[in-house]
Amino acid sequence: MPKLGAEPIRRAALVKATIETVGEAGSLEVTVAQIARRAGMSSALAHHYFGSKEQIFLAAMRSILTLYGAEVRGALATAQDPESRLRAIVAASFAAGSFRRETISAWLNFYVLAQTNAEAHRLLRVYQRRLRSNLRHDLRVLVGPRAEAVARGLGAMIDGVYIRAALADGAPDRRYALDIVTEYLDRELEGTP
Amino acid sequence: MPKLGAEPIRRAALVKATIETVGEAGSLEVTVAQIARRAGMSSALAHHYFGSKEQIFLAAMRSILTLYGAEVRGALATAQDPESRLRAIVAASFAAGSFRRETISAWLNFYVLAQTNAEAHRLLRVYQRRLRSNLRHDLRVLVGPRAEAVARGLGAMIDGVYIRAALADGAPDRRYALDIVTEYLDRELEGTP
DNA sequence: AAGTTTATTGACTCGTCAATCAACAAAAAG
DNA sequence: CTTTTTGTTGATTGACGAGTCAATAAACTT
Repeated sequence: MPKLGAEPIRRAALVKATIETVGEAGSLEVTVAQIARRAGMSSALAHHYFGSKEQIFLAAMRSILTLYGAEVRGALATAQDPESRLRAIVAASFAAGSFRRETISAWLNFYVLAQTNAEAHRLLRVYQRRLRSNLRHDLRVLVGPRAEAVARGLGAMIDGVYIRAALADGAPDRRYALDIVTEYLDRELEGTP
Repeated sequence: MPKLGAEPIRRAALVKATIETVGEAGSLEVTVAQIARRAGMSSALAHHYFGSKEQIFLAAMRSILTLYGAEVRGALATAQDPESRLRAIVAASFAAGSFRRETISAWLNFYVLAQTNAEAHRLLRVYQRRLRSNLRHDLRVLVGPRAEAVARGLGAMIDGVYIRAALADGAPDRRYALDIVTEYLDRELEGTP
């Protein structure tokens, strides 16, 4: 019973199901059939819309990065001064929308995918570059020549906290994660106007 | 032509080949046959000694963690005061023996494995706990009540730098990696006796 | 020398899964 | 109302890969 205009709905459902399935399995070794079933359709339809499993993964990854990007942009919208912008960026990394169990696990797996897949690699690079550029921009005002180093450190620490959260048992603790990074940031901003 | 006492040699060869194969492929989706071929034997023999692919991976992971542990212990041997001990631990994380392309990539993949596999999970937890305990021990003397937070931060940052190195193109840059973490450590130790 | 243990592999089984295809259905276009 | 477009799936194909097994052979034991 074909309702027209199904494509975007089906695609979105598949992307959502992919993140959930990969997140739950904690691995990219999930079958298209599993994903499709979770999204309420046959595996043939999944192939019909995405062409290949690889493309499904990439779409899911894009979705995660897009969500994250939106989260950052949203947080930056209300911040005025460099320091609150900086804190907003960091906080956005651990926002409720992104810092969920399946998303974190999927994120880690996409990191692995980026080792093999050129497009995944590219996407991750864009994310890293943008994050670092954002951080550096505000850090320059606050810590001058140290900006570059601190931006790198913050970026690395955020990633580190993420993958550690993937391994923690129980629901991921946003406050805890944020505290670790904030402690670092506080220390770096100490004694700065 | 069975030379007796082959078992430990074969096992070691398989472990080495596993790390190389996983590292090169950037994925756990490698076949036992690939690993075995690289180790110069048939896949049947690999199964004979390890029983399953899973066990091969776990042995490889143990090997990586053991090497890392040795590296830390070695570095600690010559350090006397808390600060140099601390720096030794951090430096050991990026020592030439561990901070190699395939090892880093394998490490990242084992991180993923730990999501699925209980034993891998356990191994990683032991590593994390020991690292944090080591760091905390020396940090207590230097930064007092801040020790816990800084230990967490350092641990997270080390992991973060690692996975980023897995994605960097070209040979992993030890100096660069170490600088990022050292900058953080310096800052935390600033103004401390 | 006969028997046992250790080393080793080619061939095979059995399951899984990505991808394709043929066919069917409903809506839209003409 | 017939043709085309869009949606949808069950069934099938073809490949691949983990794990098993039977067989072979060298060393070691008694």
